Amino acid sequence: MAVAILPDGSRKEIPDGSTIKALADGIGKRLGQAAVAGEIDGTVVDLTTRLTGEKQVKILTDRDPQALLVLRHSAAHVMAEAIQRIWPGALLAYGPALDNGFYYDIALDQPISSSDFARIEKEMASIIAEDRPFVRYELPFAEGLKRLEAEGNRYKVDNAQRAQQAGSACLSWYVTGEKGRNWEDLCMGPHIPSTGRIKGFKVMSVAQSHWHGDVTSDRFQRVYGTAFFDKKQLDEYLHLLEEARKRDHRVLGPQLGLFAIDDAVGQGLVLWKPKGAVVRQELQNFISEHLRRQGYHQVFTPHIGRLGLYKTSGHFPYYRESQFPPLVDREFISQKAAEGCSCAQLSNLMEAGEIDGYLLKPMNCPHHIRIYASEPHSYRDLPIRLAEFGTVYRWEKSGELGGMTRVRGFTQDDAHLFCMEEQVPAEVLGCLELVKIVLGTLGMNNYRVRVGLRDPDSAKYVGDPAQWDRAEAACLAAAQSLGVAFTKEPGEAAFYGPKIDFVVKDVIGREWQLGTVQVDYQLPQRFDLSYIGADNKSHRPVMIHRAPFGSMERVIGVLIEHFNGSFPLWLSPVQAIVLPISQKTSAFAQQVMEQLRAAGVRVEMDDSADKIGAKIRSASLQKIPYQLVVGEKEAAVNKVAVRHRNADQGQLDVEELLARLQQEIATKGVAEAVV
RNA sequence: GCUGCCAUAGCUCAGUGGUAGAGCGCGUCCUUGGUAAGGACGAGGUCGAGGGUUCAACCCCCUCUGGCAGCUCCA
Repeated sequence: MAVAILPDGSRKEIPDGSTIKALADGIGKRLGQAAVAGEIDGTVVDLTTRLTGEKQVKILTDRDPQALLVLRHSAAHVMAEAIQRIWPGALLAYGPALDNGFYYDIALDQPISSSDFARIEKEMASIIAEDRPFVRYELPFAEGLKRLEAEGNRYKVDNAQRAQQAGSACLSWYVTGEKGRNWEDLCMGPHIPSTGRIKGFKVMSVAQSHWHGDVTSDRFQRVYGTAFFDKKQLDEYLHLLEEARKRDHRVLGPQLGLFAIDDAVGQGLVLWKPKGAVVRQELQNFISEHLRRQGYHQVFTPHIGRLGLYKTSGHFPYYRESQFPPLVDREFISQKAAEGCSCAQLSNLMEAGEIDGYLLKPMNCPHHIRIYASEPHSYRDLPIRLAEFGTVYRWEKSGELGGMTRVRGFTQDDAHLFCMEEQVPAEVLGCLELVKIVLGTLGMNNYRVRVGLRDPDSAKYVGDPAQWDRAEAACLAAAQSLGVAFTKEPGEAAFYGPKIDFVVKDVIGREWQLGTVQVDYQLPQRFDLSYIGADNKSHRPVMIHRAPFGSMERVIGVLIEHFNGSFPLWLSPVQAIVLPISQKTSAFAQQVMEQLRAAGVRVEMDDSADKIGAKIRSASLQKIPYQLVVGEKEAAVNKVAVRHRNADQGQLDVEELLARLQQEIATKGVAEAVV
């Protein structure tokens, strides 16, 4: 007899060699029907897997997230079969399940386009309608490899060899139906019992990918799809995508007049329009206030610096690929021209950085370092915390650019802390607390923290191992005391020191890397920074780089989506709008507006010829939090009828309203309703 | 950067080898209306840029620029 220990701890004896399906049927008819796959000692397996000995067993139904992955992997097979029906020459490579669907990498000369999706879906539907079972069979490596080689699909041969290296016992195939008659694919499984379990599916997109993710290697067409146990879940998913699309900052930002990206200005360069500038300015004021409280000093530095500065810092030429090309000194060019230097030679000199010229700054640290170095320092001065909303420029590859979250010019809420090594733990902690306050104020409490540590086996990290140990310990201790979940990520440290990244999840579940805190021993050394210690000797300070938001562009892009454009009052570009019922009350409306404006509220007035319903509609579409309706009834008693985020608040005195607005602004209340 | 798709009015998009259309927005006028769209009229387009094929190109071909998706990359 075999023994299955079920998740509730109960033991179930069944004949040795029974399948999981039989076990499920034995527990209950409905469980047997609902069963999709099994889990033995934590490994997901087919329902046809046979049980021996004593094992922890779980029956997976369509409610289990792991079962959804199985379904999607099976859907990938169905899609691959459909594609091969249409294009018999298509070579399959690899087709895994994903969190939100699946894909299959396919080598096919003819491009698959979105106009082909309907055809693919039609073939898939017919395969699903046949409700064919997934049947596994196995072959020993030698025999299996021989067969794959004969079939001439080197990707599958490669997959098989990798399976062998990974220690698999044999090779397995899955037939969708009857062996020898139906479609099959080399696959480790597991799969759902039959194709009919796929009730909702859709081919989503197609894109290019590369074999083993190597750009220089063979190219595949990666066809993405998604699948669900239930058509309704598919519809919900598609609806969610639609919602996400609607709150996309690239759509909402221009719609709300926050920013524009203009081809004439350049790819990845953001134009902040007046309303977007308000949001940014408010955020910067908010950070500045905390900087003052934490003993920072704000500085300003130029957008460019001499090339030599970045050679010292190591940014040039090491990172020249991701920098704008240098601005070459005019006289240097003339002199080289006089010497008979060709364009190609000049270009080579530029690549090598062997020119006199300037660089658009890719980072603020060298400038801040030169501020530090501009005067001698005593240990009594430390830590010195220099902060700047510093604009940097990076030559992101054109394919990487997108909206405000990936741009070529952006402003970091940057700061560099110069301290003694023993001050590192306290300073790192202070930085983390700042990030926590900043994110918490915006209601972004759903984040995780990654502590990037060095990979002890890698040579890319510079500096003294003992120093690394202390810095890593400080980062870990600080992360721990923060009281939020964090993960250690060996190999993710910067080459100059460990770092702590904040990855924020927005309201629709997408993750964004925002804030970062990095410990750096390297730059102080490169720039030969020093301070005079209590022992009257020269010592090397440690630097900490930190940016709670990372970049103003990215954080505001994320915030637009997080709030769906309905910013909390303190950030709203227009906080209130006065809506006169008719022009009879426009004088009173004007007076209300002026009164609020004089008190510092960002208020406007809709004096158009529209009726009140249309005025409310357009104010609502602009997501203006307070709509102040004034008609003859209000004018008579010197009040306004208040709508707050489309909820009627009744009539209020202007003074009462003002007090309420000021209170809400001062407390930086997060919008309670995301409309 | 690579691959695929895309580019028509301020926005969202129709459309045809014989030099263009809708809705929204915008302007003017009428209406002065009470909580998410009152009505009429009107203006607005080198059909992304450059080249080619053609009697004729917004449409077909090539190049470029830009956008989207993905791959790869992100100090």
